[in-house]
Amino acid sequence: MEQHVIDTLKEHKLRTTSCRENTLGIFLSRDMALSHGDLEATLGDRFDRVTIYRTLRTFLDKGIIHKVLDDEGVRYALCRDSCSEHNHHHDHVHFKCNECGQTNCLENLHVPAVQLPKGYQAREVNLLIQGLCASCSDN
Amino acid sequence: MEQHVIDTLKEHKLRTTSCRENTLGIFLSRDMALSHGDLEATLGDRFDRVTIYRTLRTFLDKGIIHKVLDDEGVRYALCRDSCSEHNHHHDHVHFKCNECGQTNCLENLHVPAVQLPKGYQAREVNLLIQGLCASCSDN
DNA sequence: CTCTAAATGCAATACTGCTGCAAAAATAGG
DNA sequence: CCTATTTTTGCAGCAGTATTGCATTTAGAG
Repeated sequence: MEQHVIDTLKEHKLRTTSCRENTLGIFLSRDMALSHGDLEATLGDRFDRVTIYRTLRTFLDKGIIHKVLDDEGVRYALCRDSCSEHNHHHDHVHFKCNECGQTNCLENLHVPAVQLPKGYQAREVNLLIQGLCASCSDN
Repeated sequence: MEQHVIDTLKEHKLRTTSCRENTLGIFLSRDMALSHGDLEATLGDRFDRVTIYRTLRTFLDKGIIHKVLDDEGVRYALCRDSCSEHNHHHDHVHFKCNECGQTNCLENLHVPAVQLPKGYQAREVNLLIQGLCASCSDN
């Protein structure tokens, strides 16, 4: 497994185990939001379902991945930059294509500020846009 | 049960049944996003789980309620205005308080336009803001 | 190499959401 | 008001998702 993966695990003070290396490797290579089911389809013959669940929760806790919610359920995507256990960046834009079903994190977009009612304080913002992605709107 | 509830059901060409009256009444009185589990906790002794699921789906189809997604799962909230079976407004801002756990629909806010990458087409937009609500940020 | 704490696999369990079918209830028409 | 028709409900059962407890195995520190 790649050195980069091992380094990332070490940075977050996680033991480098086979399941974690593989899971992180898949996130890096697929570059889209993945569900537990997606991971199980790839890793299920080598690792227990429960281990994959626990790996995802560990990665969540450490800020390696973040949750992505659409109307079909929970997925997970890599946190590209500044996220860590105590310092998450609180601004995620996700796009789900209703045609191909892929959900992606739009990294370079930011959520415009919203004027909240008096007394409300925002800590985290998640914007989910559903529609057609570039490849699917060609057809 | 209140006349307003019955009228609402009739407007959407739904038979006025006990489960629908009660469910709609709860949405009106609680005025926050509710999960199936919330409803089951209140109605579960009088109506079957499945009936509650079907009631929710019927209300969804008719545009009486809409889905709300937060990090914990799916909830439902009343559509205040212009939604109907064929004319939904696709622009929802929801606020979840991390302190009291309540999720609310911020009716008068709209999602600011976002510049999507080339070729992307938006059909529906959901903005979830998490933080502290007015009552919880006082303390 | 050994020891210890962390991670894993397995079994069991709970929760969430759906389907098919028979019984019950709601409305339209007389 | 009564009946016929259509819709809705309850029940049983199923599938997918997610969690916990515990015994075993493994990673990494010394």
